[in-house]
Amino acid sequence: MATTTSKTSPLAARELRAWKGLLRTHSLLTKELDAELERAHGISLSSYEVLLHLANAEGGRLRMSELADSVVLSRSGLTRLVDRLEREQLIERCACTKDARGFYACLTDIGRARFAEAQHTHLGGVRRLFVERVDAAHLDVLAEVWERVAPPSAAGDGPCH
Amino acid sequence: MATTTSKTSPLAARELRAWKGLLRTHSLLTKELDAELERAHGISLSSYEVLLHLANAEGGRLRMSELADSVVLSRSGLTRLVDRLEREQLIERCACTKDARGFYACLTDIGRARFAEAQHTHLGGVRRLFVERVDAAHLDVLAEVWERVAPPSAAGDGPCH
DNA sequence: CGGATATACTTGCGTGTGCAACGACAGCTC
DNA sequence: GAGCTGTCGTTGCACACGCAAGTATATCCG
Repeated sequence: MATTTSKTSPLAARELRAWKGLLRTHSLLTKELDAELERAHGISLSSYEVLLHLANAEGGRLRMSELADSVVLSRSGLTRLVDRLEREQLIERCACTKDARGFYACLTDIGRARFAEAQHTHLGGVRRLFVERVDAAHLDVLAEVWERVAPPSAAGDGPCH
Repeated sequence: MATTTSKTSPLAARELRAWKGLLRTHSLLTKELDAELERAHGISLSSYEVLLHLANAEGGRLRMSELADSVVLSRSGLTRLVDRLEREQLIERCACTKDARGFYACLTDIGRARFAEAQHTHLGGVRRLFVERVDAAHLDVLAEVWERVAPPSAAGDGPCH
């Protein structure tokens, strides 16, 4: 019987393929997409994600903490990333009048323009490397799987540090 | 008309869910699995993967370059990781008689024992966090998707499985 | 008000990583 | 065998990251 495994035996072949493939695919795709963004626009995938969230946010600005929660990054990691983006004038820190402890990360005009260019590259890459190679029905299966394995905004699901 | 998108428009909702979910799931799972291994056995997920490949290899040893290709790691990254594992006496470098340039990374008895313990933890984690939450049929879909997106033979996946 | 506690970042430090340059050796050609 | 070229693995360097500690401000409560 290859369909089930006990609690201590090795994983069955199908389980192993599903798991290893996830690791391999993630590594390959993020590496390639990151390299494309770096080549074409001089920004990393992490930077892109920050710009993305800011571009979608009301007024093109977000509190540092909101941003850190949106991106897969620790608080200190975000501080440093925002430092770099500020140095490149893609975003700037703006004092928060409501709460003197906090800052807004604000998209600059330069940042918005750079993001628009980068988005074109990035979406093209995601489509070419991922979306186009997967049946529509399978995309829905993937969404369902992710929903069960790592639900998006469930309160207790992990990277809350 | 949410089923298709042009080459330049944003991704459709299903595409976005499938893609973002992949990123989120990978991040969550590797972080958690890494933390479990670290807590229970004092080794990282990268270390675990090196020990895994060595344990599955003929004679418990592998050339540095074979190892680097098996693991998602650069050549220099592997050099440093092997340094650390050697310091912990989990593996050791053995000269290669056939080719004086190269080394074998050899699993020690300590390393084999530690791996056996860690494997128990790791497989349990993969099952608990991933396999058990996904239907068997969906696991097969995943395997098929990975096959189309990132076929194993193209990148260096292990000779092991 | 005033002190205790909580929150929003930032910074110091250690770690892990890739790239490029390097020395050592193998394999081929003449 | 001498020289060229390619491969194996290591090292110098810079960078990105997380954790824990630090600073500044907010909030709560007596």
